[in-house]
Amino acid sequence: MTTIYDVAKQLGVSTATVSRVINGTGRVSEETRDKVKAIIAELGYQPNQIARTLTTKKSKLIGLIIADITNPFYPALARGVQDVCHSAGYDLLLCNTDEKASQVHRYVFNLCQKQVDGIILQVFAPKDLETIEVIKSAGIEVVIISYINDTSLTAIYSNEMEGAYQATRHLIDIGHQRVAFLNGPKKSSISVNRLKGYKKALNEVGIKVDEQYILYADFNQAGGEQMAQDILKINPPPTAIFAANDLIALGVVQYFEKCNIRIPNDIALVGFDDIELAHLIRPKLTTIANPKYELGQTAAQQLISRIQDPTMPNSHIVLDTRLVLRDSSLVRKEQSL
Amino acid sequence: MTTIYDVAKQLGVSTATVSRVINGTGRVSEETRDKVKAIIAELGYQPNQIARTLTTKKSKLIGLIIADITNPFYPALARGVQDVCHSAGYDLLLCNTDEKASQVHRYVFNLCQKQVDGIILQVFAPKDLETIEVIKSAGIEVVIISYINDTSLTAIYSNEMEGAYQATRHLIDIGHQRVAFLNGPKKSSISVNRLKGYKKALNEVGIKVDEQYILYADFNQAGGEQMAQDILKINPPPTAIFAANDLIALGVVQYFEKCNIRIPNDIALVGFDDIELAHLIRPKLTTIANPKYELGQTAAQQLISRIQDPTMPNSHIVLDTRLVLRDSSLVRKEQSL
DNA sequence: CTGTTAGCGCTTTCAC
DNA sequence: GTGAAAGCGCTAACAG
Repeated sequence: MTTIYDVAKQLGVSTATVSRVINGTGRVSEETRDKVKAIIAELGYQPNQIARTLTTKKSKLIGLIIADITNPFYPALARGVQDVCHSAGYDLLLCNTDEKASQVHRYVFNLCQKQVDGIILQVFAPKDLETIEVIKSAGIEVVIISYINDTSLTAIYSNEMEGAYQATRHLIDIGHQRVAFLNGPKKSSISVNRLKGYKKALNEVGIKVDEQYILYADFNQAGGEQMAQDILKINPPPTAIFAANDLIALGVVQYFEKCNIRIPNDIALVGFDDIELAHLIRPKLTTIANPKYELGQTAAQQLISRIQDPTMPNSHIVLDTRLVLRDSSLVRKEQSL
Repeated sequence: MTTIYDVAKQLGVSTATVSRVINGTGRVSEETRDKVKAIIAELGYQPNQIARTLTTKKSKLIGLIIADITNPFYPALARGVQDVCHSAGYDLLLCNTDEKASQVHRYVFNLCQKQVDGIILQVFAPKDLETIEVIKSAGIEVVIISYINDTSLTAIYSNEMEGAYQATRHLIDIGHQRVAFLNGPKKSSISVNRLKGYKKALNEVGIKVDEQYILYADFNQAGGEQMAQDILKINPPPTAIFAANDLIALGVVQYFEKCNIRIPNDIALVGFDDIELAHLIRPKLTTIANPKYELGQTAAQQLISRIQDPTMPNSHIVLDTRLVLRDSSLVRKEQSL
């Protein structure tokens, strides 16, 4: 491996001079600068980032801790993070936790040892907040990508409540009175916020919230199938379903297909997230667009700003959702239910 | 930040002793060992991996260079890599190149500076091979996840040719004589190998290869739509289509839907990769299962083995594909075409 | 404008 | 079984 010492020796200058031209710091005569550059090119010398990090305390590394890159929600988010990081000269360490607190801990620990400059953390459980202390006390910047009730932290999230409101309100507006809500896990903060939006819409138009119509399961296809099955047992059954995410909606679609229940004719359906498959399944899914890529981008921007200026005030940035009308929710006109 | 020196001082021992207990190297009396461990826990000391790397030359970092995590093929692969890496104590640096040679170069350079222990590289263009030299001369291990005609490198890939053969042969077996092949970019090695399998199947049963039926475009939905449109202009049109990947097949499905061409009744369709959406779109897509997760796993295993023992002989590992029968290719019995 | 020097935090001979 | 000390490759005062 060729070191800074090699190029210095080759030219009879000091390593300090070479370091200066590499970093563009301090004054170096144009002449020496050119010579140094030439030798660097000739030797194919690349500065050792590790050594650099040891002295400067800047690793140019950012950790991204998410649930599972295999979940269709995350690739776009990760890409948003990556694009911003990369153009700012940072590299991305990817960590999949499967929402396990123990994994979150482990990764956080690991990233701290690796001296990352910052961490973008998706928090799932209140327990994850402890790890935030670990991060902060290691002097590492952190940005949360989940709703969090703590203004001493920078957090980026989409307007879950508003999105859920839009979805529910849409179903009501097209004539539905009995709207079920197939939610994610009860303790998830995402579930909590989406539930709020659902209730808000119902309250607004004076429909009483019927707890029978609110089910909980995992945020995936299996959860959706399970709840689809269960909701049919309620009497009277709902005429519309708001699924807390597209994967749950997908499960509903798959289960109803088996039962020959037609969407939207028999039951209307709205999802949440607008992942790729929402417009690929049949019927095309009406859903709430969740700005995944922008979430990643914004989180990365905030984090990098904080790395560059740690005194920056913390902020919460809320990104807007949007109703995307497709075929799974047909307009019912003047129809008695 | 608390350093190894702090814990040494706290106990009145030398840093060497502390280092020994952390790494489990050399002899340390059980008594000191316990005391050291206690102090470490008390101080919440974490070894600085950067400093460690500088002395040991082992960063415990692995770079993964792929086209685009947003392409549904990659998340599973990345997960396979990540799972193996993580359980072996390595962290993953994710790089998206969008198949641009310049990006490949840039990332390789970057990863070398960051002193990664190894790189898993997807090569697209022959030009990318130059970067392999850069990696090797930096003393970094590399494993390729693409077919490559060079036994001096370790490469992992699926049996593209066999998969394409299975797909084409299946279409022929169910009664089709005019099978079109909607391929990816002409110069891509994936395209080349899938084309070989297509031709092999045709040749085997004595069907003449008709170049009219072979089209090229990008490996995505837009490419599929374009080629679907073009293939319809051929006279006589094919009775079956083999799409070089599922995204192309998806484009075909979408375009045919617009034209009211029924799959498989009017034209049968087989894809390649078996990404998630293959069984979600309608008709469900018959396709070739490509072991994405295993590809990632195997690549990571090989890479880590090589990192641990660089003298290990290079090998090419070929993973099998498998035909997955679904609805887009219906069996035609004893039918004249 | 350029060189000298002291670390950054850790591992690793080499002594004792 | 333990410590002293060198050094990994680089940057950043501090001199000159």
